[in-house]
Amino acid sequence: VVTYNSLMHGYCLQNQVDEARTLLDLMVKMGYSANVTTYSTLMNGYCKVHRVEDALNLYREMCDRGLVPDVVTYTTLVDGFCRIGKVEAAIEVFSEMTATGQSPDVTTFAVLLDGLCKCKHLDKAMRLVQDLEDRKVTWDIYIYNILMNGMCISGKVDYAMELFSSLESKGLKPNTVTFNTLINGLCKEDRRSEALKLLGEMKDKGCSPNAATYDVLIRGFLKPNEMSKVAELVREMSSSGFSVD
RNA sequence: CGGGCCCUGGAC
Repeated sequence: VVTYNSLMHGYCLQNQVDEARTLLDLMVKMGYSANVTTYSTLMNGYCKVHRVEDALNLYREMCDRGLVPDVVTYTTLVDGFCRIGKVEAAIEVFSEMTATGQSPDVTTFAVLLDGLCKCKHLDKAMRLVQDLEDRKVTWDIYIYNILMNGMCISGKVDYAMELFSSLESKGLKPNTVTFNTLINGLCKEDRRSEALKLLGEMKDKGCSPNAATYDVLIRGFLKPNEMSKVAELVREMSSSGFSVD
């Protein structure tokens, strides 16, 4: 079963969820029984490509076969609904999971927060943060990144910068995504010089810029046609080993 | 053996 699950995971990573699904039928024919991981893997494969209906069908199928969905299964579904913008449905799944006595973990909160943030429901996201605190779930850098991104999306870049400043005091290190998120937020607001300052800061802190970092900055400087800066960034990007296309 | 964050493309 573990072998089949790993194979399915591999297919899903290559966006070949239908092939992965075929393996489910095959393993049953071979007399193996799928477990919760099997179903969660496939459901995630479907959710990633926005085929949440198919994921739901698998969810029903696994329940029919007497399998009990766990926190990963529920989190996968919450994520799926968020990805297609159905945050209300995601919240329902979240409630259903707590109703069945499963505790949402930091990842469950992260996906739901991300869904709320991306729909610009920053207020609701903040209420969920309160819930997260009440449950004594410890924050990780993903939670911070998601909230900072949500603030930027909702036009509150300064709040995001404030949250960023509070990271060290919480004992958390910003990562590349943290900086990218803020640089993106600043560039979207045409605050390019501050964005450049963050690029410097990330390097100083030993946090390597990646292709997304340069992508965001280059787009930012292309907008006002600051071509010398664009050229400089492009040079830096390719000398760092990233392809410039 | 399975779940979460940034940019661009895909896929839908």
